Amino acid sequence: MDDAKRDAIVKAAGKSFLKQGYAASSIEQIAAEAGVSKVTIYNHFGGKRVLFEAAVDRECARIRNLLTFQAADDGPIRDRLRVIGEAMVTFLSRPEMVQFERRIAAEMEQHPDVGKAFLEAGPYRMKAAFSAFLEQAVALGELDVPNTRLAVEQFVSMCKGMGDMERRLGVPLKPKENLERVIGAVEVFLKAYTAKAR
Amino acid sequence: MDDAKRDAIVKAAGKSFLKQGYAASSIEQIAAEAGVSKVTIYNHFGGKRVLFEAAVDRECARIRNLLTFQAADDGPIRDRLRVIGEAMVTFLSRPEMVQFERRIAAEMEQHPDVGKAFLEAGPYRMKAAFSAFLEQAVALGELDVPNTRLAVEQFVSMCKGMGDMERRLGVPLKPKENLERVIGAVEVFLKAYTAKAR
DNA sequence: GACAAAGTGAACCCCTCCGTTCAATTAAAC
DNA sequence: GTTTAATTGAACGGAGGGGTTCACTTTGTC
Repeated sequence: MDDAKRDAIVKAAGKSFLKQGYAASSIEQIAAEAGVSKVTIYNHFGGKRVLFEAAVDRECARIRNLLTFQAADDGPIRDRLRVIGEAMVTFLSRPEMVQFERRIAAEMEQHPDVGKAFLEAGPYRMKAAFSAFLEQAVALGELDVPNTRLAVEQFVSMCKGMGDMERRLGVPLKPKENLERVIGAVEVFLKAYTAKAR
Repeated sequence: MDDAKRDAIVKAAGKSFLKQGYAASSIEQIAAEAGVSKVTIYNHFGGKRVLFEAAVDRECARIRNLLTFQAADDGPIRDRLRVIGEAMVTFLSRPEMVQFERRIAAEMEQHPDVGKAFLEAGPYRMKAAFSAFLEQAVALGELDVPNTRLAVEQFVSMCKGMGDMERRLGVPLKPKENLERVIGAVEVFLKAYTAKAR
């Protein structure tokens, strides 16, 4: 019972903070949505700040759980790259994800920790996972990548293109463009990094 | 006198809105910083919303003026790409720019117009300018780019890499990494799009 | 059933802030 | 010098919201 309520509170808080931002969110409204008294919130958490950080933590944990990186091990490298790219773009284009990134960036100045927390939970984990994938392909002799760190960023960035920014700025999602970007990214990436046959 | 005051108000408003966000900015504080009475603001602009939009317009106009795209016409394509890439990344890494993007994205939900206004003033103009550059290089036979729109996004995105996001999330700027990204982007781009000698 | 812990609703204090009103002041125009 | 307009400071109303207190109720435990 204790835990269920606490969870409901943090969940409602996350929803509100992400949708309306920190300043525009009110504790009373969060309490109402969580089906809980305002006092209960102040008993569990000390104040608005603490609640906000708890909500961010929760959302980061959700991201960590959702972001599983299961790259197919077989098939041509071209297909594998494409599958990964598509999964990535789809994941990042989800409205909740876009909104989360928006809010974290906006709230970062007042709460400097949240930016780093988000980076660690999302982008950096994704980067590490894709790095491992690349290094495996290099070990298998499929790719010739001199600078893995750089190549990872290049592939991911090309897949995102301007879509990322557009989404963040309110332009509606166009799945066709996303797909086109991934396909294009794979082609460019392979032209630059395919291992030369010897 | 009228115009000077109006300008001071919009300037102070822009500063405050960008730094603290819409909700957290107060008219009185803006008035104080502009060296103007609160009533004067309400006489010039009707209310907070109008002032906000005026401030956004002003900042967009500033971007339009600053964003001049003077690509060198001579020298190897590799050097020209690098110069453009560096200029772009430098421009985008400026703290004011990062902050502006942050805020616009955050405030977009409550004020849907500002997102589009920003896109038109900044990213889309840059995209168009770089498109023209690419098409010129194609016409000169230096590059072979099947899809200009896509290639533009690819180059720009590679130059930005994850730096963009890191900046937005509070990670301090590392000029070395930015430079490395640009150089890497140029190499990959050229490997993919250099015109084959016939 | 009795007791303790947690939760609830309502009221309260205090602060910030938007937007307005108004008399007093300044500056400009004639 | 008088009139007209803009500006100012100060005060006010009203709303919203953070955080606290307290008496009351629910829930769970022994």
